[in-house]
Amino acid sequence: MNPKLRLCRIYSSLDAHFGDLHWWPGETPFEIIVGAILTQNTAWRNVETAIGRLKNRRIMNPRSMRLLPEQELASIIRPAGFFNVKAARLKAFLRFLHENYGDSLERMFAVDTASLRSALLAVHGIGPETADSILLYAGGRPAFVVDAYTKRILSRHGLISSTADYPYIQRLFMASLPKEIPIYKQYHALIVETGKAFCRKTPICSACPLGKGDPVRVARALAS
DNA sequence: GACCAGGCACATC
DNA sequence: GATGTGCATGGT
Repeated sequence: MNPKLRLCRIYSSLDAHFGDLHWWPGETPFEIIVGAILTQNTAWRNVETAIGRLKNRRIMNPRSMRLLPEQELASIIRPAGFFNVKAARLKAFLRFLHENYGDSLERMFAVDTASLRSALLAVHGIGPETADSILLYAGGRPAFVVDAYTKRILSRHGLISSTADYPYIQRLFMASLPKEIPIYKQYHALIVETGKAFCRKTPICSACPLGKGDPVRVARALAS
């Protein structure tokens, strides 16, 4: 089966299994951006705690967070881990937003997708996955998000080599799928939920909706 | 107590 | 250009 068709079949299997996941969890675009930075290499559970602390202190908005000293911000987001690094990264984004768009996400998202992606990548602490998460889930732009689970699942299913890089994997998805925002959002969400439930470093492939009925794939996954 | 989690920047070779 | 390392909390 060709890779494009397999990617579409994988989507169908996972969508049937999990249903509509309504991603990203977050009430506002700003909260989504903050979550995207806080969840870097971190379990979402810990990010939720940190987000709750930011909301309780009424600083889940660009201006309040920008005016808060970095050390205080770091202590508030402590439960999310890497708190000193992440406080600096949040501050770098807030500085970018303030200096270029006067703290307005609306103005920031008025920029065309390619230019905005480049600008975000130039912000210290925003790499490809974080930039694409911001574009897709906060801005509603067609940017497919590739994460560690995406690489792991595709690699175990023989669709990519284990050394495939971010741009290659992103192009593979974007060339295979209809260019529809809801599909991009749902597909990445499905991959993350699959990863969390079935495709950790020690996979639980027997129950995975992608593993069922394919002993070759299951064997390969278990061996990896 | 070891292992892992929805990355990224930086150093080193 | 590839590979290794620091960053840190909290759940399993």
